[in-house]
Amino acid sequence: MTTAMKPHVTPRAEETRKRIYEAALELFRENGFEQTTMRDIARKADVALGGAYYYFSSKEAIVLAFYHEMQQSNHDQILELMDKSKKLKDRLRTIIEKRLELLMPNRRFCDALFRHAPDSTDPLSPFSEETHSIRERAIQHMQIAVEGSDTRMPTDLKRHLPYLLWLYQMAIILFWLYDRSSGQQRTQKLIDKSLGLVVSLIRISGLPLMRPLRKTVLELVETVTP
Amino acid sequence: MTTAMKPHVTPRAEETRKRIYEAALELFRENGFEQTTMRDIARKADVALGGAYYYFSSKEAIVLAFYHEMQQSNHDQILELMDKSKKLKDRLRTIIEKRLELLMPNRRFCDALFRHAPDSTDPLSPFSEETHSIRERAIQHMQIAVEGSDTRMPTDLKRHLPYLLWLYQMAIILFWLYDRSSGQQRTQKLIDKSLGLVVSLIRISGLPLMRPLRKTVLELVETVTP
DNA sequence: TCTTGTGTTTGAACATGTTCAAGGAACAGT
DNA sequence: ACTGTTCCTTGAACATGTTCAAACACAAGA
Repeated sequence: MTTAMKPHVTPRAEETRKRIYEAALELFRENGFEQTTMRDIARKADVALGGAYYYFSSKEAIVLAFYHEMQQSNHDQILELMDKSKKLKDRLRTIIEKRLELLMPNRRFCDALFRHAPDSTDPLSPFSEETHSIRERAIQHMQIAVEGSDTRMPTDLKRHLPYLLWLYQMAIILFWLYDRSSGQQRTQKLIDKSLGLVVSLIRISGLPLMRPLRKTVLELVETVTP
Repeated sequence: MTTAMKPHVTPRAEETRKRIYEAALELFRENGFEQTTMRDIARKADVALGGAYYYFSSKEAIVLAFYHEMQQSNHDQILELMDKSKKLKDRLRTIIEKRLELLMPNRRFCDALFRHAPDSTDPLSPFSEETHSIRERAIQHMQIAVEGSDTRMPTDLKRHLPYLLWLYQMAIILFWLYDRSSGQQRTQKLIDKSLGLVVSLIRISGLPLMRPLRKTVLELVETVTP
């Protein structure tokens, strides 16, 4: 007897799952998250309504799967691109633009990711348990960007920087979601201008004059970080 | 014939509206927004299901009404309290703590306010059309806090400060919603520490040395502000 | 081939936000 | 008192996310 309870997923099932997943994403992209019904998805994927729920515990779970997949496909790409430049600004820009590039075709529905309650039980909250691994990896990217850069900075700041930069990235994504300007030019401007500012601040923070202020900020960060 | 179409609201109707409103808030407070059904509300208010929709176009509209009412009741109180001190820090603390105090009993459901799509059509988004007047008034409070304070600051910053402080306040509220610590002590710490920092930054920004940085930040703010 | 168990699929049923056509109540003008 | 208008109330009906018991498919063992 096998003590392990392997889920025994048949190839056929995997195919069905994929059919549902892709039908869903296509519909989400076309009509947005809200406008797409589970019945639409099931019909397009050629399964009964209940079928969709066999593979995805909820409508949101499909978005979560996309979120995971995106982070996965992003990872190797990021590692590669990090070799292009040692400048922190370039590295941050790469990470942020790569992320937006992946989100771009899905702009219609990835707002669903931000639409959720400040509730640890809500699977789609960017701070929830379910998105933990995604979040950790995104922070890890920032860590890599920082570690490998030639920008000098105080060690006490360095420790918190990956998390802070992740927050910075999240803020940009949030702005991008709200951005109604054509081609999201305003987001582009925001990135251009804020990147310089962020890097400047990191540089300046090393000045002896800035030490007290830096300490205060970091103390604040520590009370706020879980 | 009366050319004007006055809405002709009977007193009885106003009473029914209030009954629904209060039943809803009570249930929201007790069970949260999601857990409360419109049928629950209607039953508690002793009207038919459709009745609730005669007065409130949606479940969320009830929360919006609360939001409006809160801002209203807040206004005079704030104006009064602004006379207590001329120090910017005191004034900001007053506004923020008063706001949290009003939200506190409704913590279970005011997360609904933040749970909404970055979509100008979404009535509950803090940036939407429907919440415009609320937002404007909140920003106005910050303006009053700034104008009447004895803290000196550059005029170019002063112009944007109310909006920036409003964002600051929103960030604190968001943190508070996420804050699972008992009695939301972490939020209290955040306020204590960040207030000092904010005021310090405003002061420092006036130093000649800071001029370029300040200009950069304000330029950024202007591209980001609609 | 028949049986059995496991993995997959189905569609009816349910809960809940929302809409709406119909009915009732109050009141003004006749 | 009758009539019409306007405001208010009702509950059935609908759309859609979700659940679930039953049916089905298929492979392994008899």
